[in-house]
Amino acid sequence: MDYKDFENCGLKKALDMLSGKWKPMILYFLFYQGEFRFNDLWRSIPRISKKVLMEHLQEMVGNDLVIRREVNGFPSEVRYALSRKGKALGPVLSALDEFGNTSNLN
Amino acid sequence: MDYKDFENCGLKKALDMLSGKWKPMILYFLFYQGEFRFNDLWRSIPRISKKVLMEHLQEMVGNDLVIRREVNGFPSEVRYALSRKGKALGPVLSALDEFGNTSNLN
DNA sequence: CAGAATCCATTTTGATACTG
DNA sequence: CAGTATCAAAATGGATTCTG
Repeated sequence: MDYKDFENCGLKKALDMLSGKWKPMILYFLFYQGEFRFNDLWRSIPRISKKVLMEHLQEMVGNDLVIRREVNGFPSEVRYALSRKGKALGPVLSALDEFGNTSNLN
Repeated sequence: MDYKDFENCGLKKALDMLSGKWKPMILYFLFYQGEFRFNDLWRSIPRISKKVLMEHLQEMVGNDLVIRREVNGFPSEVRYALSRKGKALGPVLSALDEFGNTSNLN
């Protein structure tokens, strides 16, 4: 693995898409819980600020990991769910979860 | 997934162990290239500062992901390699790499 | 060579109040 | 309800210098 690899490898691209304190948690949550409205999602994730949740969601929508679906009405309703691409990360996150759960036993 | 899960789940533990700009790259590198001396590793990873590489390695040694092996002599020689636990992350990182390489094609 | 110590710049996150 | 704006606080990373 040389210089070029570090800059252009898939791992870097993937990590860039996942950069953000809560992104993997959000993805994992959506993977298991399905579609969620913004505020419900916000309440489901302790400690996260609305601002950061919003930023993370927008970036993930931009990376095609998450789909934003707007339901017309008042009060406004917006739902977020994983895209096909986002769902592809499910197994990876699951593997990480498993790793974190069992690695202390080694 | 409720409050408790977010704070104590394996995913969070795993992410904590991987927190640090270059840690996944370092692990991936060691996974494929095997044992490395500190300075060789440093030269192999463009842009990283010695300080940060040192910090990351020490944290990963503390998390039993990496093994530090000291070879007596002068100039001093220290070699870093993945532990069994660290090697367990190889497939996960590989999956992320694959994801990053192909996700733009979807 | 491996590593520690400073100091500083930048990034990231969080709290809060506000809008249509 | 979803989303924005502002500002402060914290975490992280980088450059440089120094040592046994």
